[in-house]
Amino acid sequence: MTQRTPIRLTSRQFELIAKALADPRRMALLETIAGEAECPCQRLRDQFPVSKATISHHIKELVRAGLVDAHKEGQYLHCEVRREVLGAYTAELLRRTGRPSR
Amino acid sequence: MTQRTPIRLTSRQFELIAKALADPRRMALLETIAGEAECPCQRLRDQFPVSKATISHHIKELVRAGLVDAHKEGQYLHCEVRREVLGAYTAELLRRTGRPSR
DNA sequence: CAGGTTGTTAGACGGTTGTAAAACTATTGT
DNA sequence: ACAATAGTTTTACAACCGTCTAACAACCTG
Repeated sequence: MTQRTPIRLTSRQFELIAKALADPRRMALLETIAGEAECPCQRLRDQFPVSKATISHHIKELVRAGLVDAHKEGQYLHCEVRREVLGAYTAELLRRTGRPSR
Repeated sequence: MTQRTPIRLTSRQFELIAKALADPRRMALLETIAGEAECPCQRLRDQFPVSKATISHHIKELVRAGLVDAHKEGQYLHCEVRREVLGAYTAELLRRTGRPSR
């Protein structure tokens, strides 16, 4: 019961996701967010040698791509991976590079 | 009988692939290569408004990432998508962002 | 309210990268 | 051999992007 309706990505979102995943640090952040069920943003700062401004920027990109859902709760920011979007991205990637006999 | 042994990606290759997929033009090239069974490089030049130098560069990146196999036959360069690598990438991507209860 | 913590925004800097022009190699055809 | 075609490499340039510092806004606690 993880994913329900298969998500349809626009080309724009497909591009944003690909770019968001391209930076190793941002990918690592995404992995950390995925590792904890609800990840307070500050925990990220402990694990990566980057400024809070940089983390904020990366999270913004991840949200813009639709890969992460972030909502502020009090002074904390909770981030959550949207696995359906990741799934839609990989599916679309494989579809686009599928056999010519499609 | 498409894929046989599941490929194991190094972190380095994982990064190269992500970067290779990040540029929309390069992604489009990959799709075109995937569309034709064996794609002579020149056909790419007809379909994209970029110089041959640029195409050559993109192909080099795709090969470096392991996404494409290119071999020269006479004066033509034949490119082929390595779907097992694409599959390994998507699998690894999903694995890395999988449930914390992994 | 004062001070501390969390995250955002703006601006700047440096490195990376997509692109093209030009010169070059290699192959094919006349 | 000459010319044409296919692709590579080098160099240069503009745009993008990851990063930081600094200033800011919002929230919590004494």
